[in-house]
Amino acid sequence: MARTIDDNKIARIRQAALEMVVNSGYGGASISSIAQNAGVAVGYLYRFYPGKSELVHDLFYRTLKDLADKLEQILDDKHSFEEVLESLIRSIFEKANKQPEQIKFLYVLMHDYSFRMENEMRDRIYRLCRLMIEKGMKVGLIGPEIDEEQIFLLSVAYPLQFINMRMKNLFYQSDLSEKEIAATYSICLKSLSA
Amino acid sequence: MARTIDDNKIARIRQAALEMVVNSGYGGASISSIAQNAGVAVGYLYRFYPGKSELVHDLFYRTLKDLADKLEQILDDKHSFEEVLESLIRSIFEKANKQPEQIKFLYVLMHDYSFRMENEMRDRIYRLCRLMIEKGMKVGLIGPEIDEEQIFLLSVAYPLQFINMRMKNLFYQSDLSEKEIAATYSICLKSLSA
Amino acid sequence: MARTIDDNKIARIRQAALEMVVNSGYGGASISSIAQNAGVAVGYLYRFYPGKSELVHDLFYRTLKDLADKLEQILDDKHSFEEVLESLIRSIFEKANKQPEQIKFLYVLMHDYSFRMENEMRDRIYRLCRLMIEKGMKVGLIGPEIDEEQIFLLSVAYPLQFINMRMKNLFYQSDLSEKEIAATYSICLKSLSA
Amino acid sequence: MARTIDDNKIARIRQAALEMVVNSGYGGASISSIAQNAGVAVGYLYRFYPGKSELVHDLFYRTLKDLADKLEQILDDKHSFEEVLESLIRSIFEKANKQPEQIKFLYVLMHDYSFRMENEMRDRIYRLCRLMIEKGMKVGLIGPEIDEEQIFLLSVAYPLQFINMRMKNLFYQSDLSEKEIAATYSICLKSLSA
DNA sequence: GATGAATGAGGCTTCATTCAT
DNA sequence: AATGAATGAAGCCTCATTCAT
Repeated sequence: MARTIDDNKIARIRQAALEMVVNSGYGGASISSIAQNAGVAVGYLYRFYPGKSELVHDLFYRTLKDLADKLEQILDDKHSFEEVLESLIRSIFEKANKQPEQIKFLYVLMHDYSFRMENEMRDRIYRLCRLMIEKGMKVGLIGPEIDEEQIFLLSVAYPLQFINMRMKNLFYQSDLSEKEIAATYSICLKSLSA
Repeated sequence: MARTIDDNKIARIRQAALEMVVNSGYGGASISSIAQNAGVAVGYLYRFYPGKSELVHDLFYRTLKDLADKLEQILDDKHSFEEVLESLIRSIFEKANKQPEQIKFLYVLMHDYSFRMENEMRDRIYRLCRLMIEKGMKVGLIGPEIDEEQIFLLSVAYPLQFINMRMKNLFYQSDLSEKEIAATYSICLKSLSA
Repeated sequence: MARTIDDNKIARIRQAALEMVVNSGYGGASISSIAQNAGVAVGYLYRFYPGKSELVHDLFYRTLKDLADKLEQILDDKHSFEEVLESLIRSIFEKANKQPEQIKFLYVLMHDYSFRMENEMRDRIYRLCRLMIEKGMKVGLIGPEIDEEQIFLLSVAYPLQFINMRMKNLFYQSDLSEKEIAATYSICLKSLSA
Repeated sequence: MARTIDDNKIARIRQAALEMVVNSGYGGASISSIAQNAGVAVGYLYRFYPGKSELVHDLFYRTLKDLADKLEQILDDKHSFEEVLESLIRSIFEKANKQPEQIKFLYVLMHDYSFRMENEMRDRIYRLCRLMIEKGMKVGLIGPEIDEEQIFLLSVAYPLQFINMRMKNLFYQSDLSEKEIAATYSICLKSLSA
């Protein structure tokens, strides 16, 4: 009888929040600017989230979950360690080209001391890194000193760093094409090798 | 004499600002809390900086300059590429152990889309990376595909990532001792190698 | 049939509003919480009242009218002044035991400078007090200096005060039984006596 | 060196808050209206109180304390029960003539279910009522059935009721002069008498 | 008739900045 | 020179009210 809820609107709120946090930081992303960019009233946002903090934390969680889901799927689908690594890096680059805000957002919040990932998510990612290590060890592509931390840093954090450095146009380049995927993969593989 | 007192105060302001930004984020670092922690009056702070933004940007600049100075000095002092790389990584780890706030501060702001380094600084760092590459190429320790970007990412950003991951205690470890320096150096070297 | 359902709903709205105002104050009684407690939609409420203020004012009016009706009925039924006074006090106590919200509501709004009773109601209550005085004077139970104001204060406001002080448990007691009715009646009678 | 704090301003804030609460209720007394009436900036208010609630509770406490102090002083100064009762009632009337807002404020909040007096204050007032009873009992002016509650209701709450009824001009009168003091005293004394 | 999604004015509070002392 | 009292814009959030369905 009443208007039905507009799924579009909540999606727009999330997208606007993502963009504002990336461009202005958490503090600079005001609720009113998010609402304005999303084209909704300020109050509407509070039907879905009890506050700004919860909104951004939820976005952080969703973005991390997307990443973990992707990695899990890759580990399921791909058989060789090299395929897994290449697919992971490729999927991160592809997302960076298709949805750059999501990658920027992940990058920004992962490096913020106020946003820690929840234990459950951390453990999940830890386990997925463990699986990668096992895959790599079996075929001797990974040195015995590599642990979960380093897998994460090199196969996830390093590509993110690279991509964002390009997006920030730090050193005069901004391409994110096959050439960059190959270079990143090569560096990552070398760094992990025995 | 009056000069000395002032130098002290402004140094205290900078230290307090650094700590507040690291511990509470840019938004949470209020001018009044910075002044209080520094033991100066709010108004005093405004004699040196036109506003909060300029204060933090100046700190960011100074921290980057410290890093660049260090790298420059290492490039002057050390002759082999391996020595340079090892010294750089070691100096970052040492600073992390002695002045963790500075390392955290650098880490946090380097990854913030609202804080970009000035062109002059960027060019200086670019040139220093260029010098490292040349040193490495000459002795064949660096592959031909490695550019300034990757040098920066692997010899500076990667150690920072590693250190802060430990400081955040992401994967249940927090040590930053010789063992970690060696492992970081090893990974970095492998990733750059031809 | 439709009429019956509506009567039910509007009655539930009124009851919910009463309770919310008593328990959370006028400001804390939000329209949506009233609607929720009444089990109706927010919009439904606006079919009967143009706004929150009108709803609460109407409740205030109705509660006062109940009191006036009761007093009028007592004046009709009872012959002696003492009977009238006793019955009035007793009926207030009984309502406090059966429907404490109504008594609390009356108490709260009667003492609020933003809620004044309408002139018509004021005049009606004034006339009823006049009748009580006349009844009391005739048998010499009321002193010549007693006017309508004092009758109202002592036979209505004082019992309300007493009851609510007990309900607030101000001085460690909360009983509202025969003993309290008798004591209140006694005090009231003494205070009015010649 | 900096401006010295302006005691006048905080007094004006308190007075403005008192008036706003009386005239518009707690909810209607907005911080901005209080600040405006006091002639200070909104933020200035927060130098003295952490929030609106604390401001109003403090005013409530101060007003109750004034009353208790006055009663205590009267009990010290005056010897006979009659003198005490008369002085108390007179002092309430005098305050009503000189500072009507304070009396209205006390009246409004004493009857609000959200504002309860603190235990310490309650106990103090309880003890003072106890002292009055003892004074009255000794000379047989108070009936044996009178307890602290009734003393409070009749010697404090009743005069407040009377005064505020006049101030609201409920029954067409608004005088608060000697005649009214005498009538109130007479009624109060009769109601307590053995 | 009924619903509840959607709005936005307005409330509380914070804090960067100014300036009288 | 140095202080910190004072300001008020701007942020977060609530909720009375409207209106599409």
